[in-house]
Amino acid sequence: MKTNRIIFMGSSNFSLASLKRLSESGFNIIGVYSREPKPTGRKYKIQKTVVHEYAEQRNIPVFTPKTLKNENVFISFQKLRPDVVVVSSYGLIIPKNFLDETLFINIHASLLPRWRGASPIQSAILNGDSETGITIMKMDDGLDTGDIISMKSIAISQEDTFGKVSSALAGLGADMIEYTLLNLPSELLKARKQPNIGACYAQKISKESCFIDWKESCINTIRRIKAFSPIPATWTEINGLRIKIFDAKTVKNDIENNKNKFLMKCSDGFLELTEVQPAGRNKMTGEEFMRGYKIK
RNA sequence: CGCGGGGUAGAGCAGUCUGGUAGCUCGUCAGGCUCAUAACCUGAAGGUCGUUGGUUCAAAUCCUUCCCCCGCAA
Repeated sequence: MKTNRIIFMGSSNFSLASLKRLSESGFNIIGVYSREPKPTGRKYKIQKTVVHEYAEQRNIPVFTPKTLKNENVFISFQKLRPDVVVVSSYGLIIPKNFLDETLFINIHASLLPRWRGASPIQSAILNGDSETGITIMKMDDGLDTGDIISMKSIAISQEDTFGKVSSALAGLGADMIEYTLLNLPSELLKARKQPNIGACYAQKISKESCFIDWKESCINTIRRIKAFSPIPATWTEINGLRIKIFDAKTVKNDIENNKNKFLMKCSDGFLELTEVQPAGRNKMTGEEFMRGYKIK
């Protein structure tokens, strides 16, 4: 099946892992779709997505339409004559005429139907789920409602951050999509309708959900910190200083033994912030922060 | 030219406004105290103050060139 004409659609680091795998395993990737480069970061420099960069490096044609709801975009897509399209956190809605054209397979980072939508990994951690995983599915025109081809789970521990879980899932997703494409006909036969029972939706990450106001419980605060670490990272403000929080852990209510630690009080106890970054500075440990900033 | 902070010992910072011997909290090393220690005491090593040029008797500090890091916003 390696000679099939494959199109890959993706934009994030998560999707890059799968594209890399397929490309380096010798699959015939005839084109990559990725979000258009846009001005971003300091000085508004035009920034291509990581997927875009990689595809160029491998000399794979890259397409970056603003939207797929456009006749010319559709026609140029048809001309590529893809046998299968692999989609992984692409960022654009794929219209029905595209879906009707050929087989679309999606790599989704949750155990569907749980956490359909845009931020499945963060939602799983935020919610305290003990496991999450990857679902490979045939896409239909609903939001992550397609028929399930295969699914694998991994455990989430209390220490896991978004970064860790995300890269573990990216690797698993790469394994699974590679296997799926290698065994395409028989894998497709396994496709089963996705149940609606147990379905829930991951809401978009908002500014407010990254702000820590210390009114929540320890457990919820720590989940929030981990769910958004290292990107986009939670933050708080102390004496007017804005501080990003990357990691934290619970401590016993024993201030004596935590003299040099960066402690913050939640509604039901104390948390030790172990990895932080003041505005304008580099990332540092909680102890380093206390040494230099002498707050409290 | 979107707005802003920063680069000083291995780490985190003060000192810069108002030029005049390089500091603090840690870490490291050595010694001491201790049954013992991440605790305590004593001492030591470790800096071309990001880079270029200038002003000055004298520059981390004032002016100038360039490089690098980061927060916001999008």
